[in-house]
Amino acid sequence: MEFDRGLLGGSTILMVLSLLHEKDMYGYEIIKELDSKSGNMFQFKEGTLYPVLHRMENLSYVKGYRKEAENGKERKYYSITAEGVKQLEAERKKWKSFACSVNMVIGGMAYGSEGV
Amino acid sequence: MEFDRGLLGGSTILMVLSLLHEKDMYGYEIIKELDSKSGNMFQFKEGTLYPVLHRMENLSYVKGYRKEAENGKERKYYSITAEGVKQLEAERKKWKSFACSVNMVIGGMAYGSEGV
DNA sequence: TATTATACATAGATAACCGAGGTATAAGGA
DNA sequence: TCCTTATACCTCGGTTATCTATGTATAATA
Repeated sequence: MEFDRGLLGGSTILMVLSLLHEKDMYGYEIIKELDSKSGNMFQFKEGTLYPVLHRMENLSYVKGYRKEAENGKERKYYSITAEGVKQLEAERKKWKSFACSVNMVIGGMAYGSEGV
Repeated sequence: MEFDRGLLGGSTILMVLSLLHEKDMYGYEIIKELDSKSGNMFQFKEGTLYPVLHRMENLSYVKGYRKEAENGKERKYYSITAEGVKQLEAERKKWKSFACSVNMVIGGMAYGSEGV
């Protein structure tokens, strides 16, 4: 991770939900996807992501299921739930509102205000 | 605080440095200023801000000094140091880069890319 | 053969923020 | 007068998030 631990906080679930909203994915795949989609900015450690996925499953945002891959190896896929979709929308709003507020304080442009 | 603890992480020092770059301020004043500048989004608790100021002083980003107010009460003002100004620039870049990366992952616009 | 990539998982350390509490003064209303 | 609110500083303990390190196992590659 290139950023301080701090900055990540709170945006992790938003990003994972975003990815799972597009298609079902397994843990390792999510890590790679976050890496590439962020322009190599977010290199999540496994020790970070797996506990997050378990937490999200406990919260009923996602549901995990085992599926065999072509190579015969079993992977644990996650799919977003209706609850998770609702949460995704809430987190997206929260993120926009947060980013907008930070920018107001530090004197950046009022990005995000259109969605708040 | 309206946001999850998580989201704040890492942006606190950036925002405080931003305010102190404009003028010297004391703790309580910073809390009020963050509140008003953010459109009442950031209501920092004293239990959050004071330790942050102490940490920043330890890191030599700011320097505290006591000054008497008109009413005779003594306040602890903080002024940003040269080190702090450098840090401010670094944190500003980091924030833009971070916000941009999150938006790329969640499919928002590429805000911040111009400054990265 | 050794290393790297894939793929899952947990335990302990570290750090950040918050809630709650403490101290003290001053102003304003009941 | 008393009580509440605002100002103004501070610390302790709890919760939570992330990282490091470690463990397991297989397959591909050097």
